[in-house]
Amino acid sequence: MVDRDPSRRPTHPGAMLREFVLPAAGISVKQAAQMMGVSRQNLHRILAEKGPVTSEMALRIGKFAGNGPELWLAMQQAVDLWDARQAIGTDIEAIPTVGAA
Amino acid sequence: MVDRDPSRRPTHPGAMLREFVLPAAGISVKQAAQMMGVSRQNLHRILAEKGPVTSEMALRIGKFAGNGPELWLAMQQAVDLWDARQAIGTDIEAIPTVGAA
DNA sequence: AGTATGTGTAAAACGATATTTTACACATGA
DNA sequence: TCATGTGTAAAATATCGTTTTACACATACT
Repeated sequence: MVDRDPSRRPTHPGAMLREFVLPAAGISVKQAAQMMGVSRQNLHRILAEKGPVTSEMALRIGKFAGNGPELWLAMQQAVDLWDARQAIGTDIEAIPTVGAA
Repeated sequence: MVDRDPSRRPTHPGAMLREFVLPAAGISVKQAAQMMGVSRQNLHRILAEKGPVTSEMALRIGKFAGNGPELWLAMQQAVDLWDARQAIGTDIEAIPTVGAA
């Protein structure tokens, strides 16, 4: 298996929710937000890939979707890591490695 | 393999850094913080298991320790999820599952 | 046409969080 | 005694996640 293309931002968990979960369930954004106990706008931000899936949100979505929170959190983590890499830029190179490797 | 005991908070990544990485490298907290490009107090909070390993911190620690950021982030994620579960409490039960399962 | 309903968006307000800086007390070893 | 590292705390700052309120737009229904 090849590595992910590091120049491309990983798929946001909101895409999966928007493309698969909601359509399969045939549930509107408004309904889904109410079921999950969050505001419609907050859910919308996630679906638009503009807001993060926090740990608490992962629990809510995981319960709602019927798969656990892990997948949602892992997808968000990949995005966060990619973003952090952009933010930290070349500063990372200045950090020495102390370990054996 | 048995599941983790859900009543016990998962091991904080700071414990691993404190117990293994720093001792093995023979490096002081002050030195390590400077090498990683963060304040001594910030690193201290992590070692004391009082502060989180953010995505950016995971990149720094991962470079410093010589293993990538993934392990550090995964450990923190487990803690975050556990904390979120405590915070959300029984509210999670009110969320219906729409999926097949 | 008019009415209801869902959607996309934006701004305000709020509380919480992550981090740095500054500061001080304590311990250890030269 | 002096220097150095450590534990800790408070202040200051910037950023973030969320809800509420608001408005424009679209679609469907009657």
